[in-house]
Amino acid sequence: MKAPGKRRPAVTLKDLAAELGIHVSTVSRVLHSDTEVARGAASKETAQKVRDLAKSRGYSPDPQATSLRTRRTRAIGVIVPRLSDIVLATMYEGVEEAAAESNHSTFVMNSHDSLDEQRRKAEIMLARRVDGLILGDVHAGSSLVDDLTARHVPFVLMNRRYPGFPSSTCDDTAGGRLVADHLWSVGHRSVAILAGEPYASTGVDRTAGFVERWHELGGEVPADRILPSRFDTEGGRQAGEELLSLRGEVPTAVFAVNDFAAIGAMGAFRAAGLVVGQDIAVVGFNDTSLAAQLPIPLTSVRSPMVEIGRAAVGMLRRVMNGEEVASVRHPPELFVRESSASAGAAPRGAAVVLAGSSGTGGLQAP
Amino acid sequence: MKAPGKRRPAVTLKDLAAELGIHVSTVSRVLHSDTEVARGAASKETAQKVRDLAKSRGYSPDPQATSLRTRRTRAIGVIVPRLSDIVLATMYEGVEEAAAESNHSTFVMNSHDSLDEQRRKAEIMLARRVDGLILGDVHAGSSLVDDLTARHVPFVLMNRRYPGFPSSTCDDTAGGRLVADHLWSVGHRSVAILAGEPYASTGVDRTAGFVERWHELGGEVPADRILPSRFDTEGGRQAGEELLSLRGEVPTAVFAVNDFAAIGAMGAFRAAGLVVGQDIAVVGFNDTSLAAQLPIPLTSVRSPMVEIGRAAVGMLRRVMNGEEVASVRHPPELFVRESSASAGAAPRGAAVVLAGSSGTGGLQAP
DNA sequence: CTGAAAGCGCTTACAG
DNA sequence: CTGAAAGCGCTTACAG
Repeated sequence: MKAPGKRRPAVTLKDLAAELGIHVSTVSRVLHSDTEVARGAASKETAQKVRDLAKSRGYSPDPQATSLRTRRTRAIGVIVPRLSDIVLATMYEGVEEAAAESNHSTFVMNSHDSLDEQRRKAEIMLARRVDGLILGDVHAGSSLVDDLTARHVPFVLMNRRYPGFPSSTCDDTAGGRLVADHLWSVGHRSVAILAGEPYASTGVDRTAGFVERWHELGGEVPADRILPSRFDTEGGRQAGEELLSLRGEVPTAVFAVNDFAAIGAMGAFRAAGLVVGQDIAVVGFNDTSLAAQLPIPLTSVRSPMVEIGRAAVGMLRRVMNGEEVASVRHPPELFVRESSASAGAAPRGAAVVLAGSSGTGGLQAP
Repeated sequence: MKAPGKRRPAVTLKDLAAELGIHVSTVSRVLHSDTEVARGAASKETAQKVRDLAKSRGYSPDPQATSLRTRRTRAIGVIVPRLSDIVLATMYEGVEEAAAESNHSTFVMNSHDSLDEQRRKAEIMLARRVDGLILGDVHAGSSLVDDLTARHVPFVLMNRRYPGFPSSTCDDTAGGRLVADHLWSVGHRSVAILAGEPYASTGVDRTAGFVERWHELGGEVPADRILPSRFDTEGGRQAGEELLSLRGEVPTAVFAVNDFAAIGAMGAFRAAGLVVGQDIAVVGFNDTSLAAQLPIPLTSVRSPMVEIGRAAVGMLRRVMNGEEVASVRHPPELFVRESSASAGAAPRGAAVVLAGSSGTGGLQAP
């Protein structure tokens, strides 16, 4: 536990130049010519000597100095609602990977889904002079995207979309439709939706996709059976309890727009004496690592979280490059498991149609 | 989706100086004198004018230029096994908060608990010239800590400890003891431990604390009932299955050293026809937000994750300051819930002693 | 109280 | 092929 001594200052271009008896600009030129021959930068021999020395001395350019000169930091700011949400954390893993591959660093901050914090964190990132921003927490109607645009800050959206701005998201509408197809085919006719926060396109689109498809199939979803809910387990439990307290029959199936809310709802149902997967079907969204491992494995729509993060970086790079980019909606996949494999009121073993699902790793209805 | 125009260059000290007709060094001096009176930096009047202008122009110093000059980046590197582990993500929230409060930025990277990646990520951080490192993924016996020390890189450990180096962790030994006290008092005598990865002090200490206390109470834990396990749900399920496949009686209680493994184990037990909380007790660790909301609420030891992260930053700042710092072990708290509220073989309603637990928010045995 | 200079480590157009 | 200079935006000891 002793205090550290002074850190040895890093090797500089000047050090290398001095040791070779050449000018610092020559060293710089060589180190920037990626071709082995160093066309135009220096003679083949000089170039080789420079490269060898840089390697043996463990030279790494000072990024602050480089940034000061080039006016680019090769840093990306990422803002998410909260990293302790496994969905965002996983997307961030994709961001980190892709950013590292293109030699960019990333700052991440939590906004806790507060408009104030979003703005504050964005300002902190900008004060750090990041080259661009990835926003994973955009709210419907937020003015932040317009402000950033007016200031010509390069940014892309991730996780949630916002019409008119480039985003990398799951095709949440398609995901909602998959769930509708599944529940309908298993025999459910009375359903409810724990719809998430109204400001998040994820919940809104998943709900809309479900309702749209449900109607196509001939079903209906009463307005009071679409309940807003927070995205965490506690929020799911509350919404689940609220649902049970409504007058009228308890629905036979519930679609929660994310896994955590689904887990919370399962807890509420169980507390009320209902057996999930038997008395009431529950479907989640995202297929987080937990879903398949729960005591009662949870049917869920898998969204390609890592890929969504990776794509966001690719898009941002193009935006930073001045290109126009289109939004991408990554296709989801349904994984049917015990929590919804049969319909309480419907005959067990009803045909299960996994619309659009590969079913890999999923569990068919028994 | 139109491409962004050029970003307006940020306001510089030079801009401010020019507008006021004074020298840039005066502006700099004023902006660095935190006292209102700007003692020695400039006249009261000049100081006021500078401050007003800086504010109205939205001046924020260029961190790259500042770093180049001061040779400090005010950036901290954080390396964790994976951010999609809610425990580490939550610790990181504490890190982010505390870092922001002291005007530091943080880079986070995932090492996936690979020695190679730990080293690679640390080098990336160092190449970025971070002022210090927080390692959340140290492995027992890893040489990285020694290498960093030899290079005089300021760092502290978080989450896992390593004797001889400053760390901010949960008092995992005490946590293990709490679990032993609880299970014993409820009447269990035959137990097993899903002990986690052998390279992680968390699992090792929790296991050791449990065993130690169990022995004090007069119990014994057969060596083959201490199973290594991965920290995710899948790992917990595997270890749970392995446990069930052992010859001899199935234990009446299982202590999994983290919640995710506990959840996986619960799945395995349930698949084998055992009712958790009735046929077999399960206890987890960390009391993640899921634990209380699970279909069968999970008894767990709460570790103060945010506080562990915050403390790590405080310690690192002192290390960077050349001070000696001692490790801190944050006290845990036990929350008893349905998964372990009674002992299968023991009489229901046996006295529950919550050693060291406030019990707040916890569920007593029914 | 304020200015002027030096310099952090780099890149890049310009000479020669 | 290589050197020399300028300059990115800041801080800081030094004059005056």
